[in-house]
Amino acid sequence: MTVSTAHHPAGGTAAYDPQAIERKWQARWEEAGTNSPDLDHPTRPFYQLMMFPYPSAEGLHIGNLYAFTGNDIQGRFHRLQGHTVFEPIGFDAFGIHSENYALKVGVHPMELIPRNIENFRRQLRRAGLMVDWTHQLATTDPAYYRWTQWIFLKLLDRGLAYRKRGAVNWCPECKTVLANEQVINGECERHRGVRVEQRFLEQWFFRITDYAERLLDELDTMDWSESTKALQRNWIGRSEGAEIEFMAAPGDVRALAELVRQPDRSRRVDAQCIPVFTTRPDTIFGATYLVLAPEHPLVDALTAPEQRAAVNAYRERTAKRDLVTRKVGEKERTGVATGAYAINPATLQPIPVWIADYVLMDYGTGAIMAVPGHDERDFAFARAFGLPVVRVVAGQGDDASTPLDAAFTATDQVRLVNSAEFDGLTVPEGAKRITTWLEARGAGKPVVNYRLHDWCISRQRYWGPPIPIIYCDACGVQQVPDDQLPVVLPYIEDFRPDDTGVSPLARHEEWYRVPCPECGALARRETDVSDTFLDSAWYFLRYPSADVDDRPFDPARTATWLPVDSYIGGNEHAVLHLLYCRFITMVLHDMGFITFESPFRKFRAHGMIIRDGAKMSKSRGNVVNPDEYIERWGADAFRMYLMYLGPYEEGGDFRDQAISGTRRFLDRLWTTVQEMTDAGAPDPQIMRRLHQTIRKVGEDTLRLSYNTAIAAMMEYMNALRAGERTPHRLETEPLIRLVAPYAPHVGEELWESLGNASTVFDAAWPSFDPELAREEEIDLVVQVNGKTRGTVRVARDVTQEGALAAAYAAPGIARFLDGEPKRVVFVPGRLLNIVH
RNA sequence: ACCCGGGUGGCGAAAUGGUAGACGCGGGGGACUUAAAAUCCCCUGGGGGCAACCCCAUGCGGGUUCGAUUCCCGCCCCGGGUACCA
Repeated sequence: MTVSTAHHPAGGTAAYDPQAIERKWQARWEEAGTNSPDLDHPTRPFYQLMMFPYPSAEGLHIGNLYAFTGNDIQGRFHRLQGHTVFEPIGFDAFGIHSENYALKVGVHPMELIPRNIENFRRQLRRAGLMVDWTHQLATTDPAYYRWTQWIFLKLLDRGLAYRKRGAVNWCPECKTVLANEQVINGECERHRGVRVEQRFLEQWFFRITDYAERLLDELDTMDWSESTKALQRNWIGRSEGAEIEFMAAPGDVRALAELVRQPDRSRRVDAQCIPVFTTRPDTIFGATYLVLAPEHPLVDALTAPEQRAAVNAYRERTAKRDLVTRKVGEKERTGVATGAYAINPATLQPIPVWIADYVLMDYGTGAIMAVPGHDERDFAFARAFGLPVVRVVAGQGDDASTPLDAAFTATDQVRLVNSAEFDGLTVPEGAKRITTWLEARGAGKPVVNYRLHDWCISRQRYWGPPIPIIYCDACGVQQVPDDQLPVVLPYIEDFRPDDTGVSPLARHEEWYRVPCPECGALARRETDVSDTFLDSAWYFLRYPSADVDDRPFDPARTATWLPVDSYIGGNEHAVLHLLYCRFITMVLHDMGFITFESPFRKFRAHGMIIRDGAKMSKSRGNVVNPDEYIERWGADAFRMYLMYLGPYEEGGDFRDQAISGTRRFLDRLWTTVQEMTDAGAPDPQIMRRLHQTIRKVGEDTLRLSYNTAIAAMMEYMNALRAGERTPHRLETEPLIRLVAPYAPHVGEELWESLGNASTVFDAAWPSFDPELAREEEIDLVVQVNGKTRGTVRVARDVTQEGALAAAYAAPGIARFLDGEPKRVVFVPGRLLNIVH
């Protein structure tokens, strides 16, 4: 019996029409609330989080869709596995991206953003995501940023937010301060080619460096992509070494040398203590000069009168240079002697103190001990200025007197020389013993240094949540009281930033003039807004409580749904967003607001998608517009193709033609379900393949190997359609549920056509029966001297003897066999190798 | 320079110690058709042979192993990240 008309709800043998069924199911899901789980009564809750997009005017990018589809498959798959799945989405709508676009087209962001969000929603619906639209959020919503402001105040309470005047990165194009993370090679990440300048502004910072060690250590136990963890490790940049103190004074230092040798508190010498950080305390006997960053606070005090003019000129010159050329420009060595000398605490010899721009104020202590013999930069500097080079490390074949014509930086299979009692030690031993020795003399201590800087969250822009602070002349820095939150961002016409270094809000006295919450006197609001990355550092906490007004996250909801079970996103957020999420989560944990320290149980980074071998970009004109493809091929075929074009965690190359492959597969599935029969019995061989396929698709989907899962389904389809037979219902029906996470509309439609009333995603994932999947006979590979010569058909559990007999009986193999084998390698169920 | 990835047919890729190239795209041939599209079937890494078959082949050079795309050592190239970090 052919059951096509009975099975197809439209009646007859209608062809697969993606547009019609996709519309139908998208509407049905919304009417029925299919994708809105009961958050208060879940069974086996599973929180699938995708990185919320910023709603650009261009609409959904293919990269967004690639990310979301991979998330959605994971969410839908878990639902089929019996979990209650929460898959929310929102909009990261504050920030410079949106604001700059608003400036460009001359539309106010308060009008533009809602429009963009509407367009995104439309596109997201078309993509067939299992998104719970009843818990969406937008960071621009006062009901959301009220709590962003609340988090700022909590950090302030905790002593983790502070104000500091300091050198900051200023993008002349954005006209705002950038975090170090937003500076790429000294250029603005949004304005490549625009050099970031150094400016001095009063800014709010978060003390993320207090958490550097915990943030680093926790990585070892986290189930995250290794690539992401490596990026974070690099970014945190832990270095072990020592801080060593050098006593220094301008001019003659013989008295100082005496003092260092014989500490005597009764004698007064006008000296300064310069701490330096080094990862190579073992080389201290080779430290022949010191270098301070030109901005170092001790430079003034140390400069000798005769060097004052030269030092000032150099400092001015450096200050004028932007951080770009300073950091990544020509590595030309420049510097000026201060005229001061310091005492090397190991050799007790005076060494000159220089300033040079190759030493950076914002790393370590802003001062280094230069060891030209064993550091390339120091060597180049010593060469340029005729400073002495001393060898204190010798490799094999060298001794203490072997001359150095370049810095010798090897640390393996070397020993210390010219280092008094430490001669002959290895580098690690020497470092340890010299540090202890210095420590005993009060001149040093072991230190761990981090590259991570505190997080500057101030932005001199309009389009962000105002920082909830009021400055009062009498009372100082005041928090905006809780009952006055949110501090609503006012609608202002002139939101264009200017060059003054203050936010456009600072032009609106009617807004910033407020009474002091403490004394009631006229005071002034903070006019800077906070960094977008603060908005996104806690959004995952908000989703389950998006319908709760009086608190940022409901305790019961949070206990049920968090931490996030699965988070999938791009590695472009490895060091900003993902690190800040971890930091904020740790702080909220430490303050007792939540019970977990780590926000995401599992994070996986997906790869990048390129097109025809090149990066997609507007300037190349090779950007894929998802709408066109969905229109032409259907969302299901498009989703499947995106997942099929390469390993999900590596990304892939998008080529237009290849979509036809996944579309053809869905067409074949469609007709197969229409043609399948209940008559007779299923084919045992096909059923064996089916169970193998169920296992593979389940395993591959779980480990994000979507491309091979799809290939397995295609293989099964090929087996099912081979020959003249009509596929049996029992051979076909489970395939619908395997396909459903990938092609949800087709999955629903075919599932309904079988007479099912409820969504396929509430059906169970087909069970895999290992007994049914097991092959009784296998093709055992036979090699002779390691070369494959054929296969023999044998029982699955054949013995070595049985396999050998079969091999000798097979003429194609036996002709390579010559006499008694020297050795036989038998891998049961796999292969037989006969070695002569 | 350092830290991650990666290098396999015409193309996207599969196989993480056991028949290299599954699956898909493209290409070639055939069936159906008045024709085209769609669909279905066969072929498709290179070389040799009438053929059964044989040889070569996973960036390059070594090594381990009965057996290496897979593991080890040394290079080359491409992508991403960081970059005067002491």
